[in-house]
Amino acid sequence: MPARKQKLTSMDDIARLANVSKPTVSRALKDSPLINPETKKRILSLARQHGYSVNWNARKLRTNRSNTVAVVMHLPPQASETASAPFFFQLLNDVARGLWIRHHDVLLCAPESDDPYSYESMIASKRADGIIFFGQGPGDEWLRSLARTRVPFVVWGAADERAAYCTVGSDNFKGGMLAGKRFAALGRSRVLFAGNRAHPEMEQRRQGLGIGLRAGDRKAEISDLETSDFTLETAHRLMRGYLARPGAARPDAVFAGSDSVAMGVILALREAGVGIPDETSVIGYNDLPMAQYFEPPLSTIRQDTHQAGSLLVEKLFQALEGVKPASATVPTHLVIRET
Amino acid sequence: MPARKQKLTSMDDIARLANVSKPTVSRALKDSPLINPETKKRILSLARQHGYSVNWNARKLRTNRSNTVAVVMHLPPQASETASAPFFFQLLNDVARGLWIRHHDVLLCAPESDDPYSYESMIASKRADGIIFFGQGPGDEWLRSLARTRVPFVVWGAADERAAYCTVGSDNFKGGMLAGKRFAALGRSRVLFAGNRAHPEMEQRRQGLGIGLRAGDRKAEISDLETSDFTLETAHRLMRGYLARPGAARPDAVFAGSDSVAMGVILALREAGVGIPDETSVIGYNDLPMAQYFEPPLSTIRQDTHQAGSLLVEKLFQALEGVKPASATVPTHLVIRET
DNA sequence: GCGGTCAATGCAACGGGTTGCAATTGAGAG
DNA sequence: CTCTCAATTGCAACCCGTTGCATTGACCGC
Repeated sequence: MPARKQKLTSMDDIARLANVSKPTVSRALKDSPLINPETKKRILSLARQHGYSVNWNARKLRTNRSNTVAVVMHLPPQASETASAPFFFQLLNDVARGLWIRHHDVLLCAPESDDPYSYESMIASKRADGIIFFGQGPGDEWLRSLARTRVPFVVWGAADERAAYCTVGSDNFKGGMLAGKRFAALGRSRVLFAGNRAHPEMEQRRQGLGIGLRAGDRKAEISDLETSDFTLETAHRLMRGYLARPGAARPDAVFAGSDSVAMGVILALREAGVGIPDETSVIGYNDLPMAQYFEPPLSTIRQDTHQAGSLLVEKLFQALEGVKPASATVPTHLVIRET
Repeated sequence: MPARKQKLTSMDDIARLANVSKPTVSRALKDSPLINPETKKRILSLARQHGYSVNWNARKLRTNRSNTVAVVMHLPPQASETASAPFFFQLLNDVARGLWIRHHDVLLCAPESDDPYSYESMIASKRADGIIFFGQGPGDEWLRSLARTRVPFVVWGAADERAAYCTVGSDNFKGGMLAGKRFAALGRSRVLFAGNRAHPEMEQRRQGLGIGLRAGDRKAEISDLETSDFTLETAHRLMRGYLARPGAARPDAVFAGSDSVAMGVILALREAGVGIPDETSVIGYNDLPMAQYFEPPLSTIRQDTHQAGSLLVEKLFQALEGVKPASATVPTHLVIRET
């Protein structure tokens, strides 16, 4: 811990102390090869000694780069729901790591609105160089429209079939198919899909489910439980309502768009006295760390968030360099536990 | 979405278009009362029309304020452990909200090291105006030393008995006491504390536990299971080892420093054939949303992270204004479920 | 008709780095 | 003993807003 005498704010101050000019200090601190190693050492030590560090804002202004990436996530409005969306925090963890390694700062944002303009101005004002979106949300028109601007961004979510923008996402289709095949193999025929089909990735999962089921010999029918969000609580409530409908046929299999939803569904099924997995099989999505400790341990579709995080970062950096990155997908596996 | 003709970067450009000077544009965009409403309207509409937004870095440089707060959290090294620390993400959610309301950006950081110098330079370089730390980590010497500098910061964690810096934390002592009293009421006498006493908040919880137990008539003894981190996995592993010691007396009550640890402990107990709560009671800490869905639903100490978040933000803003904020504590309750 | 006040706007000096280009210097080349 | 060249370092312009102070009219009251 250096002993500071007083606040030295400017590069000029250090320059004076070192008997050199401001540009020399600038270069020295940047470890430029132009500067004599001795001078460099002297300057560095002086700067350290006086607790000086370059003004980041001045640098950003001059270089016109902020070295900052905005991460936009839909934080749940209620704190209590946070744990129902742990998947995004896991992803945040991995993405942040990737950015730090590349010496970029992480600016955490929640969408003020899904107005492309607010994101444009975020870039125009140089608060961030690029944006990583976590999830498309219901409908992705705004993303398509954002893609028509100069804003560099990548999205975690379902691939856009028109490829208007770059996405990284799990292979939703295959994930759904794996679940469908599994159900078919178990001889299930009354399948319920619990999720929100307005979200592109959810729709893809559902499509895959259909194909997977049809791959079996038997015919199976799929019904839907639309959930407005992906929290355990909502899923629980809606599923309870679903089961209470008069004359409702109980599903013998449920594929949920996320593990949280799967857990909510299981709670409701249990309350209704449905045996799991005897009467009804359940498969979730994401393989949240909690999934294996749930009772009964949850069968689910797993994807590698670590890889997802690096891909997102990598693609964004491509975008920053002006090349249009190709979308990518991370593989999915079925993890069979006890549901 | 305004139709932009070309990239207009500078305030001068807008000024020219509006036939006014740069300062006028500046003031207009800031909604200064100095400017004629008509002029203001004209300028605003032109700016919008041309997709102009002020360069944040220039503004930050000139005003010498970054309107940014750094949030430092110990992100788990392994993505798989993320869900074992959901508490901090919950807190992050609440803190971020509070900051956004106050028009501040959130800069997400992981500690490069617990070297106060790196935080000093973060402030000196104007990347952030202040810092919120999530947890003290083992030992808080570095925080005391940071308190001797000009860095404005507040900490989520245990109150520093020397009050060298401002903390907001749950009432750890009372939390522990509640658990102790509960165990005493249940007639438990061989109590195990599972946590890492190097963390000040953990030590306080353990202290409270002792007092609470002694409040009962019977005498009880406390032993310790030191966990290196707060993940379910680690707790599970260590507890398994603990139970496997030759001649080990099994605890009839366990108080865990966090819910994740409690869950890990319960898994190990179950594997060892210990009945919960018949043979052994378990109480966790934090009341993670998952706690109530665990099997069996976990008894735990609950604290209000929402309030915690606002307090942290509020205190930090006091610190930013130069007044030294008083530490605060958020109340804790015992939530009795089935363990 | 004149000093005074108020509203609206402009001038110019910052804030603290970065960088293209020029300048200096010493060494080795011819 | 010049000449060239590389290694260092300095000059000055520039990045883009913000703000204290001056300026300009217009309007007011006497």
